[in-house]
Amino acid sequence: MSKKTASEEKLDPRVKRTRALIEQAFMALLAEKGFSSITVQDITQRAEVNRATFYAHFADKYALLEAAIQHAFRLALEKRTLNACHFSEANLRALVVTVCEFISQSDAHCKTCDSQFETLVEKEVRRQIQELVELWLEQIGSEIDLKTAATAASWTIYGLALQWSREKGKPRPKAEQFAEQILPLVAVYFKPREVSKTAQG
Amino acid sequence: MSKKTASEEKLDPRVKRTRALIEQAFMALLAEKGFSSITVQDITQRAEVNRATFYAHFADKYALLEAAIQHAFRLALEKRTLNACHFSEANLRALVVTVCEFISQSDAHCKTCDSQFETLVEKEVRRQIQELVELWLEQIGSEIDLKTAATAASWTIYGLALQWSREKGKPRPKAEQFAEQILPLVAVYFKPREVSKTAQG
DNA sequence: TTGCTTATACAACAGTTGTAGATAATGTAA
DNA sequence: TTACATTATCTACAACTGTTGTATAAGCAA
Repeated sequence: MSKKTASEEKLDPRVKRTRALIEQAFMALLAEKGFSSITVQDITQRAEVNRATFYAHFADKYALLEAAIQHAFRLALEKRTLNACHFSEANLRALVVTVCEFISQSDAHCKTCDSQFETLVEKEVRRQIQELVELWLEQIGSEIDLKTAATAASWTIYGLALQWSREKGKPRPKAEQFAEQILPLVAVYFKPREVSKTAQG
Repeated sequence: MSKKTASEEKLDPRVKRTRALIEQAFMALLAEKGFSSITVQDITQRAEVNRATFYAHFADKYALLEAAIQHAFRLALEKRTLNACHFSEANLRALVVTVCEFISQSDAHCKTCDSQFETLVEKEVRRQIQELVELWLEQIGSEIDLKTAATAASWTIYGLALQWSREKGKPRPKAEQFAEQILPLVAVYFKPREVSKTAQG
């Protein structure tokens, strides 16, 4: 328990402070206006940090958003103890629910979700989904090529979750119900080596 | 036959000229350097067009890229007569091949494919895949919810094609072979209402 | 042709960006 | 404490952005 996450390793307290200030200011701004209309100036001004200092920590505002999303989604996974666990149908359901809720919370938290914002969310979240799915598949050994299965599964999960989060007309089902519905579409990729015919349907 | 594509409708010849100049200059620049290091100045300078004129046609360089990709991928689809056609396994294979080749040509054509570039390619190409898949599914009537099937199919196709285009280590199979391999993973979404067992393999 | 409309060129503007160099403040270890 | 290393601040800079107003040129219709 002595070693925290890599991102929490012993750091100069000034660095921790500065980053925290920047991230806080950034989050606050996201709640007020769209990502593309947020400038580095806005951020550093609200964070009460010099603008040059910002660039000592992040290449640009896109890097900041990426880091923020990475951190936030990791937390979302940990909330359901999906960080480093084994595969099970329950965990797969939990993963889908996590992604659904993360996307809709992102939308809710941000005043104007521009496409740049959504795009970066997608990229980072899908990356983490794939990472986890690969881990699962390594453990159970997949019927088809591992990389292929992981790719197909992660893209399908993210795509469907995104579609769910955008259903406006009809009142959409709860995330749990939705996960249950699409489970058969995703579970295909987690069949271990034994061929079990089509007796399951 | 009198009506051309919407994008080719009778337009002021000055507009057509200007847009063509801009797009040409842009393509030439893409072959030389990465998208993010291309400035609007670069483009207008090479196109011999005033910078203010650029903004009369595109909101920013991202809008230009989006338009260019949209145009290019539409052409790629037309090349295999996949624009407005019915569903068949052969067409599905052709679609996968088209996507594979489009992605790898994008990579080849561009000096440095930054993530912004790849991201915009992904967004636009996937959108068009989904559009086509929805058309197909409307015709044959899908087993599961149409939107859901179209989403899952389009995301899976793009994800797998992208993965294929990035295989570096081992010499990757031809696009046609690859399409054949992954066909069963995608064809699932195109089963019409009748359940035909697994007698087809 | 004439007259009207629309597109482009040009120049100037305030605001943002990313970087660099010098200085001050802070953390750390002896 | 002192001495050293790291970090943050401050200032200035050239470049790019997106917009505006005006003048010129090109298209088009009578």
